[in-house]
Amino acid sequence: MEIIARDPKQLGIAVQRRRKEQNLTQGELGARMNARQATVSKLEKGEPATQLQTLMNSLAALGLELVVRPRTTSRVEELEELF
Amino acid sequence: MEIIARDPKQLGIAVQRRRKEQNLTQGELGARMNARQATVSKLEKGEPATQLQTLMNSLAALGLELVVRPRTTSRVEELEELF
DNA sequence: AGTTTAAATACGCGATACCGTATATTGTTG
DNA sequence: CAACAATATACGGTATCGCGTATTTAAACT
Repeated sequence: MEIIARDPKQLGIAVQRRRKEQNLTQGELGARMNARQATVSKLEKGEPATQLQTLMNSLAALGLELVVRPRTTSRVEELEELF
Repeated sequence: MEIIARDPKQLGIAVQRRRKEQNLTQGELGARMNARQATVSKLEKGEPATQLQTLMNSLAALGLELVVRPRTTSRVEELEELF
C-alpha cells in the first residue's frame, strides 16, 4: 500500500502501519534497526527533528522504500510544470 | 520524474535534481524554506543526520512529495510477502 | 481486577543539527 | 586569466537527537 507523506507525521503513520502489519513491537523494530524503542516511538509520533538516518533505517527494516515525485494535485494528475 | 530513495544520499540527489530543474540556487531554495544555504548543501550531500523537517520543507518548497511503499524487487515486481 | 506486555516519557551525556556570520573552494563566464 | 557566482566549510552558540537506563502510562489478556 502506498502512502503519500508530506510531513513527518505522515511518515510516522506509514512506519507504524507497516510495523503493525508485520506484528512487530517498537522494541522489535528498534532491535532490527539498532535503535531504541524510545527512538521508534518518537519517529512514529512524527517528531520533526528525527534524523533521516533513523527514518531510512526503519524503512529498510520494514521492507519499505521512498519515492520522490512531483506533488500530485489529486484532481488533474497531469499538471504542467512551469517550464 | 520519480526517484526511488533508500538512503539519505539518494534523497539528496532527488532534491538537487529538482532544484536545478527549477533553476534555483541553494541559497534561493534555502530562502523559500527558511533554511541556510549551508543546510541545503548538507541535505543535498546526503548528510544522514539531517532532520526530517529540513527534508520535508525542501520538498514542499520544490513541489515534491514522498510516497512510502513496499520495496520493489526490480525483477519480479509482484513478489509475495511472507504472509 | 490484577498481571503482563507495549508505548510514551524522563535524566544525564556526547554528538551534531541548524542558526548567524563568514570564509574557502569550486565553477562559470567574459 | 580575471571576476563573479555558487557551493562547501568553519566557529561559537543553542537546541535536540539518540544512547543507556529507567520509569510512567496505557493496552491487552487471563
